[in-house]
This record gives sequence, C-alpha cells and structure tokens, in this order.
Amino acid sequence: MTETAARKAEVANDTVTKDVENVSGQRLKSYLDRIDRLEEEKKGLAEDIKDIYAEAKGVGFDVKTIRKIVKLRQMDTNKRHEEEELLELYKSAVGLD
Amino acid sequence: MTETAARKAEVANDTVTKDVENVSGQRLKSYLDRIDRLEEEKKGLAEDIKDIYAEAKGVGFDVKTIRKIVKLRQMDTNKRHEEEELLELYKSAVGLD
Amino acid sequence: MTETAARKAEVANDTVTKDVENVSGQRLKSYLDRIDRLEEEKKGLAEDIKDIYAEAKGVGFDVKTIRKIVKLRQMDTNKRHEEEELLELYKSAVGLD
Amino acid sequence: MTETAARKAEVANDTVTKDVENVSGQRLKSYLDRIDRLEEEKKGLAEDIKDIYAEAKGVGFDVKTIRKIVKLRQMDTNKRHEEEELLELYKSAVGLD
DNA sequence: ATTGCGGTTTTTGCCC
DNA sequence: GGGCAAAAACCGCAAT
Repeated sequence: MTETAARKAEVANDTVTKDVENVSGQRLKSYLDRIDRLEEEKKGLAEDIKDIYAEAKGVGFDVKTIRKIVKLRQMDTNKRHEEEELLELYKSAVGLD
Repeated sequence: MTETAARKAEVANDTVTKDVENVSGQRLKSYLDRIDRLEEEKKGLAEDIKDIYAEAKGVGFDVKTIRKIVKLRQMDTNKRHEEEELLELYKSAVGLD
Repeated sequence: MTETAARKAEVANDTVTKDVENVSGQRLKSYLDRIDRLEEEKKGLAEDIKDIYAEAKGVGFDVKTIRKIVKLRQMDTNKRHEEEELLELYKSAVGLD
Repeated sequence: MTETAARKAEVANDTVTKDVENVSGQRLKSYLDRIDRLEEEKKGLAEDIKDIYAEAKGVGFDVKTIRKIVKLRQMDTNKRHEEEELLELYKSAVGLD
C-alpha cells in the first residue's frame, strides 16, 4: 500500500468513525435536550403548585392539610377504580367471571 | 330591641357567617382546582418524558445511563466533581476498583 | 331414600364442605401468619440498617456515598466496569466532564 | 536536622497518615460489612417470603390475592394509627389541641 | 424467549 | 436535620 493510499484509508476510517459517533452523539443530545425541556416545564409546574400552596398559606390555610385533601380527592377518583379492580380480582380468584 | 331589629341582626349574622364560610370555602376550592389542574399537566409531561426514554431505548440507547446523564447535566459542575471525588475516595478506601 | 338417610347425607355433606373450607381456610391463615412474621423481621432488619447509616453519618461519613459503595460492592465487577464505561462513553458523547 | 531525625519525622508522618486512613478506612469497612450482613439476612427473608407464596400457589391459592390480603391486614393494623394521625392533623388544623 | 408493564421497594430531593 | 413527597431501580408476570 502506498503512503497516500494508507492515508486515505485512515482518513476514511476516521470519517466513518466520526460519522457514527456524530449520528449517535447527535441523537443522544437530541433526546437529552427534549427531556431537559420537558423536565424544565415540569419543574415550572411544580413551582406554580408550590406558589399556590404558599398563597393559600398566606391567607391562613394549613398547607399540610390541603395536601391531604388533594390526595384524598385524587383517591376518591382513583379509589373507585382501585376498588373495582380489587373486586374483579377477588371475583376471579373465586372463579366468578 | 324590637323584634324586627333582632331579626335583622340574626339575618345579618347568618349572612356574615355564611359569607365567611363561603369565601373561605370558595377560596379553598379554587386552590384545590388550580392545584389539580397543574398536577394533571405535570402528569402529562411525565408521560411525555417516559415516551422519550422509550423511544431512545428503541434505537439502542441504555435508558438507565441516559437518566444518569440527565441528572449529571442538571447538577452543578462543582458539586458533581465533589461527589465524584468523594466516591473515588471511598472506593479506594475500601479497595474497590 | 328415607328421611334418616337423607339427613345423614346432608350432614355428611356439610361436614365435608366445612372440612374443605377449614383446611383451606386454615392453610391460608397459616400462610398469612408466616408471611406476616417474616415481614416483621424484614422490617426490623431494615431498621437496623438505617441505624448503621445514621451511626456512620454521626462520625462524619457521607451516607449517600456509602450507599453507592454498598451497591457497587454487591454488583458484579464486570458489570460494574461495563456500566462505568458506558457512562463515560455517554458523557464524552455529550461533552460532559 | 540530622538525617536520622528527618527519617523519624517522615516515618512518623507516614504512620500518622496511615493511621488516619486506617482508622477511617477500617471504620468504613466495618460499616459496610455490617450493612452487607444485614442486607444478606434481609434478602434471605425476602426469599423465604417468596417461597411461601410459591408454596401457596402450589396448592392452588392466588398469589396476587394473598398479597392483597397481607396488605389489608397490615392496613387494618396501621390504619388505626393513620386515622388517629389524620384526626390529630385536622384537629390541629382547626386549632383544637 | 424476550420485552414491555404494574406494582413494590429504595433512593433522592425538598420543605419546614 | 428529620420527615415527607417524587423519582428511580427492581422484580415478577404476562403477552407476544
């Protein structure tokens, strides 16, 4: 192999390698950026929620209790599904279906 | 006090009481609704993020590692280095490498 | 079938049914009790572990880092190195150091 | 400073350093070992519990349902405390204490 | 057989 | 710093 040919091969190799790294690196970065952005928004919402709690606290509400209420309301929504699920479960366990 | 005046006072009292209850009850509900709504949105974003991880996994990336990177990028550089150093220190202290 | 014979049959049936219910009920309870007991012990050990972390923290160790070390030691050496390499790879891919 | 004195100093320094490293390294290892041991036991118990579930399943019980039962029993125990706690919480929220 | 998924436990970060 | 809520790792199951 001539010196020139060898050089070309090396370059070609490098290029390929770089391309491979680039495409996956690029892609990875893209995912990371999208995730970061959504995480940002999520964090923003968390802030907003915190602010509401703070505001409520400011007018005399007990934050901890409000949290409990929020949770209870969610439960009241989820609970139904949960209980239905449990019922189904037990029914199937006894061979009722 | 005449009967009419007394009546008025009672009514007034009731009204005030109701108003007080109303305003705080209303207010509390308002807070709860706002919180619920934001929580909903937050949950939606969490879903989106999960989807991205799934997508990345689909093209061969390691999700666990991506999560680590996300955290590292969020973390302050100095703090990150500190933690890394501390880990290395402990590792060498117990002969782990 | 005479009345007496029928009576006997019923009784026999009841007895069998009860026995069946008893044996499975008994058995189920036995399982539940054994599980409860073991869960108790497990919880106790979790407490003990927590205490050790607290103690270590008391003399100046960083709990978070210790946790990492515990995990690393549990992990197979090869797997550990693989993960570390993968992390380094991703880090360099996104220009993190 | 004579050569001998310098030597002694070095040795002393080394010794001190080693001692310091030793004591903390030793101590760290000691914590790690204790944790490991307890984790082992904990894992063992988890195994035992798993075995019981397997055994129950082997004689025809539905594992998922048993798990639910176990949880319900725990709740029945914990629930009381939980409810008491919640009561206290609301009481304090209303200024009753 | 492999991989996605639900649920459980463990870990981390946060607020008081 | 201690308790609490959110996130993440882990595990068994199921479905393909």
